[in-house]
Amino acid sequence: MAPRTLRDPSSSHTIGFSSSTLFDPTSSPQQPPSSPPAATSTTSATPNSLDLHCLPPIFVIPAHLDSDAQDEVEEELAASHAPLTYSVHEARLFVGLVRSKKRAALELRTRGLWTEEVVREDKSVQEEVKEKVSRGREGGSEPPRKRVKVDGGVAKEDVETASETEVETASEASETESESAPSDHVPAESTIEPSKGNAEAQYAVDGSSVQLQPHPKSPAEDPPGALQFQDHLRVISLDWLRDSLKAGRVMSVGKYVVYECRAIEKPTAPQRQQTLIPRQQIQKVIPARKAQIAAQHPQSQRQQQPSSSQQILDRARADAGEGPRVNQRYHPRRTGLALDVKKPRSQLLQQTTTPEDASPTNADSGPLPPPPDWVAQHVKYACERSTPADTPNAAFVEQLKRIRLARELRDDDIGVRAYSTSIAAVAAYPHEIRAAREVLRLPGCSEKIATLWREFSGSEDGTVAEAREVDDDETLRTLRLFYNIWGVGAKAARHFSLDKGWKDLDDAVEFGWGQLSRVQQIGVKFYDEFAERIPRSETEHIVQVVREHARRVCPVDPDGIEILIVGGYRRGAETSGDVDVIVSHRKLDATMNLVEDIVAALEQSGYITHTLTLSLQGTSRGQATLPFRSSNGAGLGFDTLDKALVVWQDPEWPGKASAAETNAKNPNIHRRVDIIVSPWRTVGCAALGWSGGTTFQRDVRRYAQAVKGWKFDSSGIRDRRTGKVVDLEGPDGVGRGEGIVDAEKKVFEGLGLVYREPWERCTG
DNA sequence: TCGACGTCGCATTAGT
DNA sequence: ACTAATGCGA
DNA sequence: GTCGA
Repeated sequence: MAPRTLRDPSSSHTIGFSSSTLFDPTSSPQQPPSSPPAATSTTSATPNSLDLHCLPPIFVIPAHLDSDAQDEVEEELAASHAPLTYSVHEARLFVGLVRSKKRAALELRTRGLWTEEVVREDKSVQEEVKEKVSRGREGGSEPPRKRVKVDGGVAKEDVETASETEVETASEASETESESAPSDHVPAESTIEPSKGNAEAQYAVDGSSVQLQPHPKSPAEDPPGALQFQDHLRVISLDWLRDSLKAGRVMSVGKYVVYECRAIEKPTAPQRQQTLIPRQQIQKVIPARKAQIAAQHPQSQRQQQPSSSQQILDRARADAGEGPRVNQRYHPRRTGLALDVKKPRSQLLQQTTTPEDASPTNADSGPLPPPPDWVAQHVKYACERSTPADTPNAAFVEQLKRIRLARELRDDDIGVRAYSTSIAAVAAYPHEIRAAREVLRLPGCSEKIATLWREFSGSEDGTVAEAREVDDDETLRTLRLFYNIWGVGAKAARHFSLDKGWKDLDDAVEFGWGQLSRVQQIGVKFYDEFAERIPRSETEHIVQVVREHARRVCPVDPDGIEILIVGGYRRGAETSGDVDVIVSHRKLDATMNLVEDIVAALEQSGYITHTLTLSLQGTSRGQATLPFRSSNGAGLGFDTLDKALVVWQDPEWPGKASAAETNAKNPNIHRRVDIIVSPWRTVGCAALGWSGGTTFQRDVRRYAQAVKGWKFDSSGIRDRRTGKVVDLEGPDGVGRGEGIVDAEKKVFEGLGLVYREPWERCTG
């Protein structure tokens, strides 16, 4: 922003707060330019007519002030002998270009000073009593607290003390901070806990002006109001200084107060209120909340054990009949039985768990179900076994997933991997787990997981404490809110929440919009819509549109366009988070530049509203560079896939025609759509790479590396040592009469893997 | 006991 | 201005 | 957090 210096003709002082013009006119009495001249010297170093030495410690909030402007403000204050401080904790008064309470609180928070608002108003006795009562409600989610009036003599504790003693109520308060509408709070209980010493300055406005009068600040002489005033922190508009300078006298702070508050302790500590995930806050800027909360707690509708014992038996039988043999071919049987191998660990666990083992839930007295072959043989790659979506241990898996989410939010990617492995193993286990010993046999599951299982199986509600944290812990809830924005990962979520102190999307929109990357802005904009699940029918429709457009931009051989829907849809999910579709064509030329063309066409016809990213590394490298790509080892190599990650909205809706006049908006929900273009040569790899759950996909790579020494990625396979391309699909891909799925099967085969149907790849 | 744990391209930021 | 490092989604 | 060198 261009600093504009505003010179006040009536004063020789330069008031260079560059953004004075931004001042909210309503918050500052407009002073006519003809106000009394203060006529003093021209340099700001020279003392002006103000005497501010009796002010409480004052802090200049630099927000929206360029350094020059900030200097000037500080100069003025210094020249007036104001007790300038640079410590937020020391300061009692804050001046700055701040116009809203929320912003003020954020500015302080950003500097490490957490506050809760103190509302002072002239309220009827009745109201006050009402509030006294409601104030005592259980500690958790109180609105900004109103102070009960206390004998002024007691009220001499400083802010630090006060805040320390009130930690418990502090943390939640900020959540409702800006909504200073406590009126509809129904008093639940009436434990009135007299607040220590921070008496409400009933006549605060008066108090503040008194305080500013030049009588020396001797505590003994301070009127009660002034003393109470010290408890409070106030953020006042810079207008106050400007007007004071203009007027040549110290204006009363009263009408310039933007935000009045008390310091509280930083509410990072885990909250102990776990049963209620209460409030939906009113959404102002973004109509997000309801959908968001619904989307975040879909599981809170209890999930019942999805497996009858009959099912288990069926499954056990099926598994015994099918899976194992084939695997054995590639994994020559090992000599030891699982039990032998794991024995030491089992014992260790049993030793610690003996008491529980007696309990009915995990009585392990009976023989355990025979372990599936992959368990017995310690087959550890998810791509080597069948993982259907419905597992008899869904409830436990769900707990593990929550813990994994907590690890993600804490930016512990190692933990994330570890839990992903465990989850994949448990999810693949075809029996309902009955004993901790069973858990220990699973690859990737050891003592920690077994311990969790014991907690899980012994609990009333089938949950574990660590998993509940994701919902209960305030910090994690906020992190998750940001993490769910497309384009925001663990790092950014933590930055927003922890460093910037944002608490919700409104904060991001109001205060951080400019700091968001382009895609993050899009992610915020469509926060709710992206959280909505996409039914299969809609996926099919979207893909149909993609197909038509692909045909349209491929005039030479439109019938050659081949399409496979991948992602969750292919795994059989009823709904998906996004649409993933692979587009290919047997003719190499046809896939060249195809993404760009498809995207352009879809933009043209109004389906694509935004393009998040466009990867053109592969085919569209341009005809010119094509020959050079062959330099890397084998043949005409396209290393990577072209892909487009876009935002999709169907431009057609029922009332559209008549809507033209009414200015109605397109009501169709925005969707995330990934369009992947693969050359035919590697379309099998693409299908394999885009169809599995994350863990399945990762394990394909690990497997290829460990077992074959290959490097797998969705655009092909090459030998790690030689760097040469491994052609599992044939030099030109599968031939006539064979399709994408056939190509995929060849890749499985070439890797030495049994083909897994897409719905067997639900590794979570 | 200690290192590995999938891999890539794009976008943005940090560093020179 | 350039390259290197980081964050991100898949 | 688990596995394996």
